Amino acid sequence: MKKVTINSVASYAGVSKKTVSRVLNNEPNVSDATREKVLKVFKELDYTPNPIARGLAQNRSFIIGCIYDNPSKSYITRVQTGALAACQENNYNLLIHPCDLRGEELISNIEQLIQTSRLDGLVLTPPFSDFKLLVDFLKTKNIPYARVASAVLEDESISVRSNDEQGAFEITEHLIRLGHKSIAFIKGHPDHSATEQRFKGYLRALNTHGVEFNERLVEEGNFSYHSGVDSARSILDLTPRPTAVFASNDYMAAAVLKLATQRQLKVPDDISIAGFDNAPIARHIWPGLTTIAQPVEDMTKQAVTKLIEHIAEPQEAPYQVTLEARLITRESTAQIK
Amino acid sequence: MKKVTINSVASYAGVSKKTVSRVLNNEPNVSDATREKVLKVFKELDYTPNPIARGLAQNRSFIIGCIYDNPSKSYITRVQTGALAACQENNYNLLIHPCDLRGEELISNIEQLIQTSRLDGLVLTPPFSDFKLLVDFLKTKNIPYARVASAVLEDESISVRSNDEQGAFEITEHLIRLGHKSIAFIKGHPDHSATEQRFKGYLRALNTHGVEFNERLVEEGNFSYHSGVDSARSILDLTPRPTAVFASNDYMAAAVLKLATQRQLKVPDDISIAGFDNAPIARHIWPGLTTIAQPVEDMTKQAVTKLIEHIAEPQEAPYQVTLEARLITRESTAQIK
DNA sequence: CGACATTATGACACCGGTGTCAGGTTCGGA
DNA sequence: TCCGAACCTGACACCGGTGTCATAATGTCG
Repeated sequence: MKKVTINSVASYAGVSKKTVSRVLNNEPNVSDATREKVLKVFKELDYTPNPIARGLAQNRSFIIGCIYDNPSKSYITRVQTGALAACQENNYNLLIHPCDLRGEELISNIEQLIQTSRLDGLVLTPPFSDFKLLVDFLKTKNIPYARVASAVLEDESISVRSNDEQGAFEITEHLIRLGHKSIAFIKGHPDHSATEQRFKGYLRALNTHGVEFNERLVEEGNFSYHSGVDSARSILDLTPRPTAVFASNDYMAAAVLKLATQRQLKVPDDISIAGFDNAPIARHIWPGLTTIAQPVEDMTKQAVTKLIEHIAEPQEAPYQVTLEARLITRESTAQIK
Repeated sequence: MKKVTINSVASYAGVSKKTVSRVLNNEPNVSDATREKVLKVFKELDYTPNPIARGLAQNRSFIIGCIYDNPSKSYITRVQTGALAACQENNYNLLIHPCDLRGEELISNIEQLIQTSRLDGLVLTPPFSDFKLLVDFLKTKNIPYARVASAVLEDESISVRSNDEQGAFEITEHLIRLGHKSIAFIKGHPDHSATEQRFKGYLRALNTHGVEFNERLVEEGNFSYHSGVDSARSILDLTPRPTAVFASNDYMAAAVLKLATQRQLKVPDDISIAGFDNAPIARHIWPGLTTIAQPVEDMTKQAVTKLIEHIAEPQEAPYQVTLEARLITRESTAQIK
């Protein structure tokens, strides 16, 4: 397998390598005849430009980094799927980088990542999307970035989110319409901006429908299955027991379901349970969880696409989009008896 | 932020850039004094070598590709974790590439991936690990690769696996010791070599303990939750109903559990259920699934580490390792009544 | 038809490293 | 003390592309 370089193409086609380069990049000022000729040679020799050489010349790596610190494998996978789709369309590579939000070294860790891998841009996924320290750092260093599923909208960056507050509102409303008036709520991880948004949606729904808010029905979770177990215990021990539980994500909701089942409670007859995210587990357990589906792949793909555009030609205008979330009703919620 | 290149370091340290390069690569034939001097300048200027330039000069990309076509997000994530660990230790990047085993274009898709991204090597994860067509292609093209969790051991490549057959043996034996004699089995995806291995382990356990094999107790699944539901239906409809079900992975086991619960069967009192893989769902449902834990991260990390070593200096000797799997007993299996 | 603008093309340096090789220095042994 | 071997070091080409600029070819308009 002999190597085919721009030089071989050039000499084979009888033009200079600069001209080949022009054809490669769809630059103007190449006559149609020449362009045709070079394109034909591309095919004949099965030429693929070397992205490394191109990167060196243009001082780019064609690599986008994606950082995350998220316990949900399915969420991560969905993020990756969306990001990969955008990268492949634009001949970029995706470098995944799990890391620890709480780590002492986070910023320097990220800095090193960018330095050593020469990233062209960074995608921030929750909980980094709203991590001010990091965002400010990137801004200072002038490193292009896009934020996925952030809650706090700023003015100057690329950000694609879904409407968590509205989703939480709808699912709470769904429970209220089923006759529930005592709806427990399990909060998510305090570092995630979604946590606050979902809580807000819950409150707004109560408010809108004139259901009294009861502080004792709110538990602090952290999105992990384990925290869901703890919260579930507190909630199921309450007297009177709430007739419904809305957990801020499906893992915690699954934990509530598990504990309830262990205690011989029938779901949804004795208690309704709702989650958030539409993780695979939501339909892998019985009864299936009523939950909120977010367009994670879409969000990420849009964010990365815009990021790459921005890298190609920096744009002043911010790009801020909010996609809608969707209520999915399954068997875990039912009319109160 | 001024750019620090090898040239700045060289002139600042008063040596040639070749000498700087020598220090960078820990080459011999540099006096201690010079080495010290250069290393000090590295620190002072905060120099990071440009991997792209290095790649161009050495005709390498320092990128390892990882291909997969696997429905289990948690498995993929674990593979990534292991692969990333190995890459980071060796200053490599990991390029993830989900793709379709059955796709018409698979081979040319992979070829293009390698061409365009200039991969230095490829990690094959199930079901690609034993996909002869692809392995042969890589061998022909002389592209370094490592196989994770393959069943068919060959002589000439890097391969790290875990003992699926033994794991299946142990979990079946566990059921037999609990008094079960009618143990249904759900097979995995026919393209995965693990499918056959797990079935073999099941058979060997029956055989060893003198339990008669009954063909009617075996269902064809494909590792997906959905296929588990179908198989579960057939199994639960049998008369007499088996007293235990061993599904080839946890998703299918969860499906059996779901269907059994829907039918008012008590698990494990009425029927025991066992899975394989120790996926998160195994402990997120109630009752928790008895299953087999494999060292996925370890396997992958070892495979990638060896692959990178092999790329640095091609070795004749193959590297074949089998790690042990571990039985984890949870609440879904119990003594027969 | 001549002056000038526009388009097409190539020569050459450059991106930031590494490989090759030649020349100078130091060291060990006779 | 002299000589060859081993050790250091730097000059320079090279990896495979892109950017700059000069120049040649073509087109436009008065």
